[in-house]
Amino acid sequence: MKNNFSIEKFCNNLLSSCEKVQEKDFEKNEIITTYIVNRNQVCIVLEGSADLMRYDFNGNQMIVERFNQFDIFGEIFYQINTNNELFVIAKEKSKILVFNYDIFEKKCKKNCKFHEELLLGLPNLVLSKVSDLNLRIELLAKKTIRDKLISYFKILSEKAFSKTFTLPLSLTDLADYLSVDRSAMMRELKLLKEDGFIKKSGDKITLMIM
Amino acid sequence: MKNNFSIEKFCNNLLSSCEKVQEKDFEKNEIITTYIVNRNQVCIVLEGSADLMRYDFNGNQMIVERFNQFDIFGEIFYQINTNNELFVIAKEKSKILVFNYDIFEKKCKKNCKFHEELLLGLPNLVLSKVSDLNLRIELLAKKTIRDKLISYFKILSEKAFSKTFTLPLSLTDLADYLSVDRSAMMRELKLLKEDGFIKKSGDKITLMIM
DNA sequence: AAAAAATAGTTGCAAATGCAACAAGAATAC
DNA sequence: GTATTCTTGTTGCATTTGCAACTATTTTTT
Repeated sequence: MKNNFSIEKFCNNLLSSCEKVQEKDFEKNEIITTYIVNRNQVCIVLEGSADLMRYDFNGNQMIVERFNQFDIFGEIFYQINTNNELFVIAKEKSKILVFNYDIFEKKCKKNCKFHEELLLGLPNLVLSKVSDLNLRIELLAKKTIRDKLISYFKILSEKAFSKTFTLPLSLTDLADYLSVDRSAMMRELKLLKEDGFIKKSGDKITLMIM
Repeated sequence: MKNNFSIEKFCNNLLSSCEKVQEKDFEKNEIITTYIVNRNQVCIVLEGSADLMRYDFNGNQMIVERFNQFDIFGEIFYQINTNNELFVIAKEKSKILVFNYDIFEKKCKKNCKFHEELLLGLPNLVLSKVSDLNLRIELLAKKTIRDKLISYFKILSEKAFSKTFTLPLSLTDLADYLSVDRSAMMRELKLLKEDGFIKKSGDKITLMIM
């Protein structure tokens, strides 16, 4: 992280109470929220993880986005008025911080310190979200599966300060993240190994180029 | 827009002066900024437009992102440490608002009203940026060119409250935005017309489905 | 401990796409 | 007003990809 801001520390400080902020627990597969325009709801994952799911007119469901610890989400970030139903489902037992975006405009009655900290810390949470989105766009924009994989591996390698790194996703999830067919991605991974671009054992990958 | 916040009004109010904020003019093809980690620079397009360009190791250049009026940008939104050179170039004569992200933490000496307004309005600017990014991800994640086009057209149609709408981009730019080959996209557009999904004359398109 | 679910790995084949290389018209620059 | 650049439009062909349909292995549930 560029600015010396700790999301973890920030979220831990949030546990004090403010009348405008709720902390809610969800069981696996419980619906956390639905994305309906004009509710201005903002959520932060304190513990667990969740998927933003779409159900389209044909009844097909797909994962639009995945939220892990300290990720921020809510329909306020997703002003895309398609007629599809969108909702967020807990992937596991999860703890979610929920508040309304009007928290920015209105002070709470108590004018509490927690409220103030939230306002100060939130921009950083959002910034790192923007960074993540830009990264994904960068990858999705690559024309071939090979380019997507290599670009992604380069970034993981640079984050780890090492040619060797651990995949943070299962291969199934990685294919979803890059929006490619899983079997086609497996094929490309095999070719990358055969061509000597990478070495792979389990979820450990070593980049053999640049 | 969901929350009744006017980006235009906000940006017009910014023209008053704050010691921490600069308003700069650029000629066409001038470099507005380079993306170097740890500078925490934030920019807002007041007039004109700009492209975020990447030059990779092979010397190839590509447009990563395009910024139009009231778009916000800066390396703070782009924490992707590849070794490529990234910079923002004015597409035309442009006026750009430039300030440092530490504006959030430090008050300016004068404690000026403008500074305060900036802090209040900025989150909204960033939110609409996040929405735009999510929209683009949504489109890029579609597997076929046909799906990308139809999804995009549906959104334009809903924005316009009409089956008929005007393309806000040239077809060349649209192909870039969707990250597909232009000629392949033209082919698909023709097929969509032939299959009766759309009608098109000039930059006016009519959606014939749902 | 057995059953069920999730993940990883593989392959053939048809369909979709990128690429290259054009031509024509529109817009812009000089 | 001519030249130049940009945008639209088109086509053949090779490559890439998605899809379907499997098997094997690992993990989770009961």
